[in-house]
Amino acid sequence: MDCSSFLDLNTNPFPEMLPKKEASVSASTHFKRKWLEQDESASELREELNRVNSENKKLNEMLATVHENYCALRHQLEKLQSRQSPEISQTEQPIKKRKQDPDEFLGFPIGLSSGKTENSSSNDDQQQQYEQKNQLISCKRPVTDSFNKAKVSTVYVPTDTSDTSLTVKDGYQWRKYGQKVTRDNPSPRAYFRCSFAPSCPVKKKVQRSAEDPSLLVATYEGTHNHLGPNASECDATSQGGSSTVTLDLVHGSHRLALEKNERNTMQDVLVQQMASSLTKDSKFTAALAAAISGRLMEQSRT
DNA sequence: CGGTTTTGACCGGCGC
DNA sequence: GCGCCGGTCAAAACCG
Repeated sequence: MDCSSFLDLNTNPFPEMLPKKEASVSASTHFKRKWLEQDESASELREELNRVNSENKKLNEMLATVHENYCALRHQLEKLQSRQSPEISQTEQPIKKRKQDPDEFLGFPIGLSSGKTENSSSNDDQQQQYEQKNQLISCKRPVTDSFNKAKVSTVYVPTDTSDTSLTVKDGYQWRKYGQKVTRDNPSPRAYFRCSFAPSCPVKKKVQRSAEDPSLLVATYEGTHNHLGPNASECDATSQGGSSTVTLDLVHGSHRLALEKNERNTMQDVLVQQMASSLTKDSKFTAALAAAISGRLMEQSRT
């Protein structure tokens, strides 16, 4: 799990609403009364802030626990896979090496990936560790500039094996322009272009993994040159709760990276406000914890 | 009726 | 040069 996706929930979105302790007390009674009223509301706000902070603490603890469990499961998975890897590496050797996607697998890890906020720099190490741990699922290769014209990323999405639609719901709108059965994989590969094409150059290839048919491998090429997907739209088209979480988080990270430069202070304030209001809702914190743990359990099974 | 999907044909790169 | 293969095109079918 990537702890860097934590929001700084302690940040007060309304700094101007905090009581100013150093404010001078006027001699006039009118002002004193006003000050008392302000002090009252300030203490209420302080209580509220404490409550939110403690909820934030609890939430972070829950996430830490989930993270620990996840790491343990990941470790077990790696052990199991390392036992099988000699066979796999032999059978995986392509008969004929062709020039193919030099920077394929330049993916971001599945699940709670690099959806960084400004306050997450201290978690870079964890991010790196996480990415190393995920090399078996989503690998990174050193990128050479010559191949980096179009950014390529690979996303692995768990799906029902009975689902033959080859659709990966990531919130963006895609137009299918081809389908091909490839040599190294019995299941067909579908080719998609962003619906905003030709103005948006992004392409996507989706194919069921040959090794694990329960996984869909989506390869994205290029970056969207328009605003990201509509979140509500994404929810509306999603099939299941778990997959919604997966895709929102996976692609959301990509999206965040894309839009990072466009963000301004106003948006930051809005984000903090939303975070603040969300953490007030205990149902939300419980649902978030359930979604994350469910997602991790699902990942550990694959 | 406009947008999307399907699917066979075509193209270009690569290895022999 | 030829064949293989992945990627793309484009006409027809489909759908809301």
